[in-house]
Amino acid sequence: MRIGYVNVSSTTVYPFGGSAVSVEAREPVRSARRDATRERVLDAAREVFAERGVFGATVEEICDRAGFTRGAFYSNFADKDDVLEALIEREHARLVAYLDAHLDLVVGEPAPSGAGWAGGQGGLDGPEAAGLLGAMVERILASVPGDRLLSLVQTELEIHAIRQPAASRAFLDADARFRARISTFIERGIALLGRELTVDAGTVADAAVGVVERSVRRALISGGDDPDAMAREVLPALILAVSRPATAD
Amino acid sequence: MRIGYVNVSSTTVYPFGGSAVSVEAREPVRSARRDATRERVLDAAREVFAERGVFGATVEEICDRAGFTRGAFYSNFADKDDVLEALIEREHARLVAYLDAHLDLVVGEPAPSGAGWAGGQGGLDGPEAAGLLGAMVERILASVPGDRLLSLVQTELEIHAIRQPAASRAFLDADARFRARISTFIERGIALLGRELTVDAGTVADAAVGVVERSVRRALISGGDDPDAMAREVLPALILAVSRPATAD
DNA sequence: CGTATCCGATACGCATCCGTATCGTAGACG
DNA sequence: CGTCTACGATACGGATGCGTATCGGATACG
Repeated sequence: MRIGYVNVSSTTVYPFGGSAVSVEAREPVRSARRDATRERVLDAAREVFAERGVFGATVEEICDRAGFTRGAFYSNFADKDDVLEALIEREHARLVAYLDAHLDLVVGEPAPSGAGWAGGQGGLDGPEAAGLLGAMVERILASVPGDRLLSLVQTELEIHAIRQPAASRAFLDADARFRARISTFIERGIALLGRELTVDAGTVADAAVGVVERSVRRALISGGDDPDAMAREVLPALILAVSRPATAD
Repeated sequence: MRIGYVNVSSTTVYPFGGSAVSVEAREPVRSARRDATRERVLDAAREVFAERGVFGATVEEICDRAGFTRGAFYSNFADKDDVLEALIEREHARLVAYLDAHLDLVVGEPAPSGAGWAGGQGGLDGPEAAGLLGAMVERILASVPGDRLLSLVQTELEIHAIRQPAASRAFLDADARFRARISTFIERGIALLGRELTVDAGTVADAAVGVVERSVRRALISGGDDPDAMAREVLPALILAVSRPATAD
């Protein structure tokens, strides 16, 4: 097993041809060619994982899809878990970047009613707030990028993490960061409406993600055209229900 | 492949020793011994599926757990999918029976406040209704039987059904019936409070199940002691938020 | 108590997928 | 333009899990 890329801090020894090489040259072997290969394999892995599931995916199929043989694969990754880890890292980074960008959008733009988000000192209540929350939820859902099937993988990995906690550190870390993002997302959105949460933001985030995930699954099973239909209908009411007009604190 | 149990309507020919056998005697071969074996295998399958996942489970391990060899397995089931189907059938029947029994309980007993569920002609509102809903949710959650890990399998199968719809008819059928149960469950509970839903009951059921499932997963990952903590906190507010005092119709 | 049949155990071949070891070549570099 | 290394292709051995075919003991029945 020779992997020239990952685990710089491991015991892997890189073969250096030259005579004198400084110690800090022990950097990962980055060549443009290698980077391109890794990206293509990761792209293929994302597709195959989404279609077949993490367990059902084979290294062979990933390689076929990427246009490589297994030799290339094992030259770049240790095994299937290793690609999975790299993929989680990459996709998570992309998702967070996306969310951050769109959070700014949501926060920065005026409300659909044209009067700005926060309605006054006491905070919005009732149908008004529900409408604005609906618009916010709408924007967030619309902003989530990429293949809906990836949502399945997310759930699948969560289940896997329960069964094999040790083998899932990478996922659990990424998941914790993701959850933190969603939480602040919700808190800031709620604050913009002049309201405050009555339960922990993480709890709301968990519930919201659960609703969205199942919304996607339901739509995919029933052949519905809009994967977020259920979430769209329920989420605003849910978030409104676990918040109240902010007390002047 | 010789299976003397399932698929009575298939082309399987049963070996009858006697000379003259009436056509309607072509019933499944039920012996007490065979039934017991099937049950033991199903019990083992439930454990293994829950621990390893449907994909990760092997026929070998199921047999080991049941105290049989693979010979016994293939004498009773066609393959892994076949046990899975039988297991879904059995567990679903049990769950529905459980729910029905406890629905009667919830409906029949007086409210914790002692004044009966429905508060009056206009229906309950605000904190009152929330409190009663909390009690209802509490009872339902407490009544769901069995291993929490089975909730993972439920989710897993849902995902599998998306990827292999043809191979998942049994699950999809059971799931549709389950969803219908939950829906009437919610509708009746809401009606008892003198309220009515503002969205489709199936939608509420989907959202609720999504919340419960993720609640369980969150707790299992974080090592929380109460698998339903998140659901308990969020569900009453959610259901309240998608309902309103009933109009005198 | 003897016999026929049911049913689980044993043994086998097969397919799939994995990970490694080796090879050949394209591309970097002097 | 020649050399050498990086990197992907090829080839191999091995493990695992599946499904079938056959065997032998338990059980029901006369």
